Amino acid sequence: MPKLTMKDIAKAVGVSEMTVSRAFQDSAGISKATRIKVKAKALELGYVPNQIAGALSSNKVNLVGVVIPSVKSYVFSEVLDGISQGLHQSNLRPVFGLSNYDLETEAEVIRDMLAWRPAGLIIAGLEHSDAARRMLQETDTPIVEMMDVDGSAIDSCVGISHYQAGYDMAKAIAQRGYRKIGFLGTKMSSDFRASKRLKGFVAGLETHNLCLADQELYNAGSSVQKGKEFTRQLLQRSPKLDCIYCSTDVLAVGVVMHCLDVGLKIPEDLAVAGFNQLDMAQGLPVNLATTDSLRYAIGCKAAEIVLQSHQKITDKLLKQRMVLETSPYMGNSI
Amino acid sequence: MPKLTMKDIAKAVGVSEMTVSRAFQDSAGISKATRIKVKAKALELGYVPNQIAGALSSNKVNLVGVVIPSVKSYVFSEVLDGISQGLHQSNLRPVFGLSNYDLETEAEVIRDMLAWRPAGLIIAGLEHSDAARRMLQETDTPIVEMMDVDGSAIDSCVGISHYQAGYDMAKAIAQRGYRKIGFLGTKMSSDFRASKRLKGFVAGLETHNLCLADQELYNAGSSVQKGKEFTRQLLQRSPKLDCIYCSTDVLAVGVVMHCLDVGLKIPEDLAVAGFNQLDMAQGLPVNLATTDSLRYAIGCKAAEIVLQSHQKITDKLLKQRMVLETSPYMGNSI
DNA sequence: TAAAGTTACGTTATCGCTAACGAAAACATA
DNA sequence: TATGTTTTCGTTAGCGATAACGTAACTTTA
Repeated sequence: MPKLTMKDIAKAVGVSEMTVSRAFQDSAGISKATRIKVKAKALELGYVPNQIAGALSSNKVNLVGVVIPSVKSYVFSEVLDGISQGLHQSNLRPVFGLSNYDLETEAEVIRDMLAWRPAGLIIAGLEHSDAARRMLQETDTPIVEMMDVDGSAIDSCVGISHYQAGYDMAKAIAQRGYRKIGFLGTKMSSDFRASKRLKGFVAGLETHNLCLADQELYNAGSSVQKGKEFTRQLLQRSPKLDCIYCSTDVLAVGVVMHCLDVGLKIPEDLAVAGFNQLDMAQGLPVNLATTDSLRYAIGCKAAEIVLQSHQKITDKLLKQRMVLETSPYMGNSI
Repeated sequence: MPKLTMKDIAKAVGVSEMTVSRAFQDSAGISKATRIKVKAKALELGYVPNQIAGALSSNKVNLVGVVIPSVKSYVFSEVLDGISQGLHQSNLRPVFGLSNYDLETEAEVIRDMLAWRPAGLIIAGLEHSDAARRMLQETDTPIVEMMDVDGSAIDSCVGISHYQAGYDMAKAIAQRGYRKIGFLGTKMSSDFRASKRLKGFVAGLETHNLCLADQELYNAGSSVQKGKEFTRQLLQRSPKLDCIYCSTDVLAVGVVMHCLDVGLKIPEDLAVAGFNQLDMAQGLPVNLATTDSLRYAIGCKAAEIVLQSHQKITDKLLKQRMVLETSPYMGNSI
């Protein structure tokens, strides 16, 4: 297959390469007639402009790097969706990379992405390896750290305070009169946001002179099954718990399932709260208490910030800090 | 920030640009000593090679385009995970684009991706617009159509037969003695695989002289909530149904939730079957009958195929057709 | 209708890197 | 020591597009 280039189209139409270029860029300085002629011929021959050459020449890349820990989690897929939607109107395209909750991997992925000189880079979280941080500081592509705002951002950032989310939920739970409160979570060492929620939760309990009665921290993926399994263990060890706060709704659904199995009434026998406000938790026999993590909105906003800094190349210092507000939703599981 | 180029590094180390290039490519023809010297200096100055220029020059791009309908669905995120894992060892990076179950959008995304001359293109499904099909046929980048094998592939393809999956489930259900069987699904017009399953399901019923007693087809996203809602409608209309087959586990979980609400026993009062074998359906009070859609495996295989054709540029005709086997898992919800 | 302005297009020179080739240096062999 | 062989590195020439500038053609205005 002889790869077509602009020269081929130019020759076929009888114009210069520059004119073909102008036709495709929808830029000014070309008559409507020739633009149509060029595009028609290109379509006929099946020509697709080579972005690589274009990007090198114009120093403009229409890719936006997105680095997230995982895509299996029901959380990040919605963030991706938000980013994708936010970028949809523009001509920017997302490139995704997974860090697997590992900062070394994250640094590699960031390096790989920066090598493409993307129009922007969106990263989950504020915690990065030194190497990654250095790269991010030295580049001049706009960086957006998203999901979290508890810490200092390299450039722009958009998200919610996970510490505050934990804190608020603790207060809400304490106010309802629960006293023997447990926590169920996974990967607390590598999931910085979950760990901030727990920290905030403990702090919130303290304001009511309470402390965590027990906690079950395991180290594998979140799943309903695991949630169920570890709820059993937690309750076996601490049968008097009257409330369990989970690091994510997925686990909270597991708690609910355990209760269904053994005939515990929610919230009379055991109250449950989760985090994220996931779709999958809607439709349960109980209406799960949770906090909306605003995943979709955060994705949209992150995309918007990239778009903005992509348009105004002039004033480079539009470093934004956007804190989205969220608060506990109590449902009837508490 | 003065963007660094190879020339800068070359000058700083006192070698030619070509040597710097060799140092970064890990290619032969350079001494270990100079390679180290170059890399050290690059690290010190914070130089990141420009992939765009490299790609243009070498005509090699380390990007793999991935086009899927949606990322919110619990299905495709695992496919992405598989692709990401399958690519992880290589230096190839996935670029994702969403078609939103719309063939026009898909064509646009495909065009955009081909413009980057990727090392491969992985697309969900065998159905494409004429424009898309033409582009895919004329390009010489390896194409992998995944998820589905019921139809003819442009290049390689890997997936399961959804028609067969529906057919097999129908037979399994009929053999258990169910006679008033309903179907619950969404977006049947744009989700070609779901519609193939339904077609196969009906065909399977016919071999037992059965037909669909009723069906509820709505047109929005799949969610447990919706599943619950439309189960109610379906049962209100056809109270005598003894079994419901759903286009996805998500809806099937909704059926289960409805049964919990109104006190229907599964499978005595109503049997339920889904599709996909999603994690979120594990841990329910009943063990859901379903068919594993092998999402992760398909993603891995698709990545592998791309990798293979990326390595051997010589024999171009390694068009593969890979049909993965799956069969109904009956759990105890049937 | 000539001067001035506007529009449409072509020419030239990169963008940053790498394939291909060739020369010099290092090493081995006779 | 003279002659191959291998290793290491530099030179040259693009890859396919676009920015910047220049020029011819076409409009407008007085």
